[in-house]
Amino acid sequence: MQKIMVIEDDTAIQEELALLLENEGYTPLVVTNFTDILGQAVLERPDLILLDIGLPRRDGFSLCAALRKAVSAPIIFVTSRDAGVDEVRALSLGGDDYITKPYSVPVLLARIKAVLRRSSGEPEPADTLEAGGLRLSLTKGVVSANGKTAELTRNELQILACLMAHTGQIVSRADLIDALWDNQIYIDDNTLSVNMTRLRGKLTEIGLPDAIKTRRGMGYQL
Amino acid sequence: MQKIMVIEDDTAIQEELALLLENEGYTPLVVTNFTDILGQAVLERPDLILLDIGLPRRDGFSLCAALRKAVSAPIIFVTSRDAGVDEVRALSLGGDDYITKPYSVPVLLARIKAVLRRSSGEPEPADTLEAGGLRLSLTKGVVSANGKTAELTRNELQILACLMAHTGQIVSRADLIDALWDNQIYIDDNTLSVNMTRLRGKLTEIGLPDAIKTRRGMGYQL
DNA sequence: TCTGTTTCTAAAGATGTTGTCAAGGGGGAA
DNA sequence: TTCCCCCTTGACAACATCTTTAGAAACAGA
Repeated sequence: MQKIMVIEDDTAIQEELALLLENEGYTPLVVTNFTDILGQAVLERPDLILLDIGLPRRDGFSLCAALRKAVSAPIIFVTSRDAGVDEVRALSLGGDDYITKPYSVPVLLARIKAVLRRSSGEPEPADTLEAGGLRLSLTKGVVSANGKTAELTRNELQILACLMAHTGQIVSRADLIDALWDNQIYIDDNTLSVNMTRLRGKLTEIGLPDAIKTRRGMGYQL
Repeated sequence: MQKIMVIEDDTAIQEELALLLENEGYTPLVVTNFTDILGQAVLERPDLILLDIGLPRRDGFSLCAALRKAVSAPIIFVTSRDAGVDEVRALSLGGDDYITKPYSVPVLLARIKAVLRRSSGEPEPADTLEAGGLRLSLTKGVVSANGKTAELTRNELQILACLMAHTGQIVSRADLIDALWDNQIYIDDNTLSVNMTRLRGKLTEIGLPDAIKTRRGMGYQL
């Protein structure tokens, strides 16, 4: 059950929203004490915050900034149409969303659903490359394909990363050597071949025996 | 040639990045005067901005917001791993991307490429030649026509590239030999003929048997 | 220090590309 | 038509390039 924090000064709208959200299967969390919004937010750790920008006493924007720092929940801004929409949009660029009053109920619900899905969807591994049925996690040093995975050593990782960064294109041996041993000229050209063999071996283990093609005289290609 | 603006205070990294980007065919645009980043951005209209969040003097976040308003270029944030990754992610969700230091070069390049492709919208980079129903990808080393494709070897690729670069014109055998074996005088003239035959063979396979015309005593012509 | 892993060097083996050769084809000029 | 010369073509051998194996050296973790 996901908690949604409602920050809204009009009590009529408060209740309406609370009811609506509850009917939709969320747990509404209506803020009544506006002097310590932050504290409540930290305490309750809501999954989403519905923030009316036109609050009394406090500038909605600074509140927003503070909320962002305090909790990781996405924020949907509610604003009246005539307010500075551009600014709100700027604020909301962070994956959140905004909606102008008066809003229609289905739209609001759709927004909530979208934002929740986006944010709950796990953190999006920040450093993976994907290409041709291969997934390469650079931080973990692991390739996976067909459900199988294999651990790579440093060199193998670099080679594969380099190839995947230029998927489909021919990457010359020279480029690969540069990428691996930047400018160590006296590295035996053959060393690359050896590493290539090992990498291919691991790719074969996970079911992709011919993932890396060699283009004689030119280089390698995914 | 796409311009990439590099906003980074460490001069060592600056140079490294500049070199790297140049090698990849981009035009790096290193910012040295940090007091008027905005002005420079507006003036130069880069295609992409690489922004290190940990800048001196100015909060990276506010700078980002300002950049967003000033230019339409996508921004890739560079941040150290321990910084508030959540916030950066929030910032970058607007179609841009972020990357944590220390990053690997292939990853950075892949990100740049992805973001540029996404934002520019247009498809392939200019490493392809087209002429008379033929499409030749230099980086992939394949010709395609009528939906069929064929892989070329180094020599075949060179010949075809040379011809396509002068579509319709007559290219002398001497020119082709120069292009293939620069100044190796003692190459048998016949060798070119053989390679030509082989190239024609592959073109025939993809449905263009008479793509290359021979002009007796003068040379070849597409 | 020991142990296991990873990387490099060396050398032999495999393979595709390329150049050479030799045997035709077929324009084009007489 | 005839002949010559340029070009084409197929076969083949040579070569360069790549692969693979094995063992030594370097490295990292216990």
